[in-house]
Amino acid sequence: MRAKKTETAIRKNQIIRAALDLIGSKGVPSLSIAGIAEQVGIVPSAIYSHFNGKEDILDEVLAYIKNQFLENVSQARKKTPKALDRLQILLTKQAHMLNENRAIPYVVFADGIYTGNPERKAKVGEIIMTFLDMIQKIIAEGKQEGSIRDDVIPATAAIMFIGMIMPVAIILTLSDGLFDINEHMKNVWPVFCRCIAVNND
Amino acid sequence: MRAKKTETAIRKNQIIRAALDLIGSKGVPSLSIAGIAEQVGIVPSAIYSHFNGKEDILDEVLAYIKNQFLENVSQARKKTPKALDRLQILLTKQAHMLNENRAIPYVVFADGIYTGNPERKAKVGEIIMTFLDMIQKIIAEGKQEGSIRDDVIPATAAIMFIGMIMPVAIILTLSDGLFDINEHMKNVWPVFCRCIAVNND
DNA sequence: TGTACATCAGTGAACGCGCGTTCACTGATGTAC
DNA sequence: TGTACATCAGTGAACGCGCGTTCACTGATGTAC
Repeated sequence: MRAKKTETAIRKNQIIRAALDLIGSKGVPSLSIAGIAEQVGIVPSAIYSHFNGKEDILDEVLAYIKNQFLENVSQARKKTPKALDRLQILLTKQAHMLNENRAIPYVVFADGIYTGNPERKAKVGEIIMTFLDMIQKIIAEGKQEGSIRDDVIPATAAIMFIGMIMPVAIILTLSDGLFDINEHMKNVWPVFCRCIAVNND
Repeated sequence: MRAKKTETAIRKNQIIRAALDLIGSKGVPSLSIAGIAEQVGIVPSAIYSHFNGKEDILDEVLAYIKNQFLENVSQARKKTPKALDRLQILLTKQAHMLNENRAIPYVVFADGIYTGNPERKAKVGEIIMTFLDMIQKIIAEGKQEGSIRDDVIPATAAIMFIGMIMPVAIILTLSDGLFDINEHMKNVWPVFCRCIAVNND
């Protein structure tokens, strides 16, 4: 049966979503043009009416995820002016994002998406570094604000912050989603807070 | 030129080492039988005199890394009876291991090694879970010992501990080894300690 | 209102490449007599 | 000491499969007149 002719803007979205779905369930290496096409309901070669090729699709998948990261940070900033609250909101948002979109750890922490493509590897690196940078900035602001200890090194604390999220992403992936990420986030936050917050016992 | 005939025990080691080298420099997906053979100095088909196939090699690579992890824990335990010291030693050992062996993040945190192989995925999961478990045990002992706070949840703290290592592994990989891992470890440790140690200011 | 044409996403067959794997054969080394 | 044979890692050609990509063609939809 012939698929209904659909405009490129819509198909592109469908293709990216299908790619994210497939990556989320089986990982980047098993992502194939044929698989995407099947999920979208068209024939593999029809993909080429919308993308130049697989690399092109992977680039857009990456861009999509980058966008999600940036969006989370800017929303956290908007919601409150306090550094510690911003961090907690960001943590919650990232956790939520991992729950919704299982493709993310595969794309960001795995090599499948960039092996043999140094340019894309640089792009993944840039995403992480930008994210780290934004967290550092919030922490530095917290120090000025007086809510975060003077002796905290922003770069170190930012990596620790990511350290609350990253292992959980991997464990979630390896346990096929059985791990309760929200529960863990509830537990780590006060501990992390104790590391960096000014003592207010 | 014909390669010198070499007994299987030695060749097996050479092949595993070559695989680790190649994974460390280019990632799991670009690991090929041909690449391994070239590095060892034999012809691709000669690999089959020593292994049943690629899957077989990957299994042994994984076993090797699992062994490294367990070794680090048991050495840390041997060196000192104090929980906090054990954790610090373990942290240092893990950092050192990452510096020496760049293949590890690719194997443990990436999907390349287990996609399309649920059995191996379970094996990777088991390695992480076992490691987590051992850290939990040290932390629980620290609570009994009185050096770690009563309100610390071992499972949560163990994930945080891994959180000191994992992001660094990824950053190291993405920055092509430019990140100073030892420097970071020096900085995080006191912060982590403040989270979990009984207050002795 | 109806007809002719342009547009462009979709189709299916075919191609080519990389790569893991097989297999008959080679030849160096060690052992038995 | 020398000869015949067994062993087994190494060789090279060939195979087959998966998969991304190409390309001539199709056919539904929209537009111009």
